[in-house]
Amino acid sequence: MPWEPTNVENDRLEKLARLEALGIPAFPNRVERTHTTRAAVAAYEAIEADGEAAESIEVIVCGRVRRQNIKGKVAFIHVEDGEGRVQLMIRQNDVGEENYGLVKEKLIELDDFVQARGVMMRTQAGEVSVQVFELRLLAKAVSPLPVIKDRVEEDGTVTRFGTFSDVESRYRQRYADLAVNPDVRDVFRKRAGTVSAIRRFLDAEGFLEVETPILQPIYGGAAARPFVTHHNQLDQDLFLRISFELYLKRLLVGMYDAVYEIGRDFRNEGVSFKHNPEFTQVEFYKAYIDYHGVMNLTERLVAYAAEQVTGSSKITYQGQAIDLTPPWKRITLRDAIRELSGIDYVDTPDADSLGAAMRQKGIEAKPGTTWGKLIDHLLGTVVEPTLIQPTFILDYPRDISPFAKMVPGDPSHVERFEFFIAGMEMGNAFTELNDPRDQEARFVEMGRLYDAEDDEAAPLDEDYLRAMRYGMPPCGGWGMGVDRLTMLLTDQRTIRDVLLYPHMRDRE
RNA sequence: GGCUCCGUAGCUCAAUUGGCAGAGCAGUUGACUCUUAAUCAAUUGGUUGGAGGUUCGAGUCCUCCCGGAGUCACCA
Repeated sequence: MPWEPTNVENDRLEKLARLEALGIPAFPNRVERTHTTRAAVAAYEAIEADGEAAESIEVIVCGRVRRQNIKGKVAFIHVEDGEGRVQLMIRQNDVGEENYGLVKEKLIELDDFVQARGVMMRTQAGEVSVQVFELRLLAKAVSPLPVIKDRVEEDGTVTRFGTFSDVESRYRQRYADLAVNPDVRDVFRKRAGTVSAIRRFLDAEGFLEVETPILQPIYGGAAARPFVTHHNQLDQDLFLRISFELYLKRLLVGMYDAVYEIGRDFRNEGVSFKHNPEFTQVEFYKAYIDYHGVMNLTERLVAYAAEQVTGSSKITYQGQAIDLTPPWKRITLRDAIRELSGIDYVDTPDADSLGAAMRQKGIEAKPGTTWGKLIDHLLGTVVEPTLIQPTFILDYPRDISPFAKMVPGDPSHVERFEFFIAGMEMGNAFTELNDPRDQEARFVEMGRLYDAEDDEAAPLDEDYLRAMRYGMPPCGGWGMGVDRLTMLLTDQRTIRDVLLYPHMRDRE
């Protein structure tokens, strides 16, 4: 849709024209900066006691005008850069009548970027400021940002007046959200901290970071519908990956002992407070450990990330105290369901009897659902919401876990765990299946189950079986939702608030 | 996709039973050389998300559409 300037924008366009008529470039090429706002304030405070010496700190600071208080012959302007703010004191005597006029007539105004040269000082009201001798416009803001005023209280806390809170506008125009909401900027700094903490931890544990295809001819490794695209020259349909699993595990055949990848997965499913069509996943595979070893890595990794990002492995999420310090609680899926629902699914070894038992307890069980999926439903509705403190749920039904090794001596369970924090599933792991005959049988079995549910089956990946036939070391594998961990560490209630650009329907 | 709720000025919000669309901030004009949500005076700004309908009269009621939120379903 073409842009129609609002009244306020027309005012600003007019000012832009007036500036250019005065020969003042509104978007100059050259910029100079000697100090960030924070560095300028720090430099002054460090030697303030020295009296005259302090008066001699010359600075050139740059930033966006965020507050203006313009009086007859003196103006106070706060400029903000990526690190903080500093006040400019601009006196007509210091900058000349003409230049002061630019400020007084608001040709340079709220939201514009400016460069100011001056010396550091403290105003009579006590605020460290730049006494400005030269003020330049660096970039004109044609559209005004939402108006928000801050009052700094005696104790240093900031009270805000005005908000930019409409979630739709905030997500669609994240740049404006970030520009006026420093706490939102902070969330995404912590997100970066979370990712780099994960990377540091795995690097230190001897993992090799790799990158595998996002465009895949055959998708797999999870149960989800894919996005489909097409390569024109090859005239070939390709799928955006739904997981990294199968490509990463092939690398253990290739004799890397431990690999991981951090990247984007794409699932063509519904969106919710914890689902986005594209989301960030970390997966690792490590030879010569089983899922017990993976649990050990999991709890150490998550506690480490929490310490790095929040300063402690004890966090607060949505008002609930959560202790991520290892070791975490471990309980089998069977015991968890039995304790919470009174149903021992081993007593009802088929879909019909389990479904009947569930309905008897008033739990929904749709006819035609497989036994494994009914158990998964029990997990999701009865168990998951209660798992506030970090918990490993172990040993899943075989028929919903096609890549996990069987529990020795137990034909119906596999060595798989999921871990939950704050009532949310954070990740999934197995003692990885490495017997190519068993793997092939599982693929075929999955195909049948999907056929039975009239669902789209993931195509059988022959090359993956070929790789496994060369011999795959025993290994543990693991995946975790990075967005969800970020939610936890930044205390955000919805995944959209940890995604810079959450998925939105196109606007006409 | 189902159900419920929401959409009013650049931002945040009002508007009684269906009865003249309003406020604060910002903007504009003026005053002010140490302000701190600066203050004081005056003032501009609206296709009430869109299209229909009911009515003497619709921001308000009805239908459809667009967008968002919540929830269920689907799904890790």
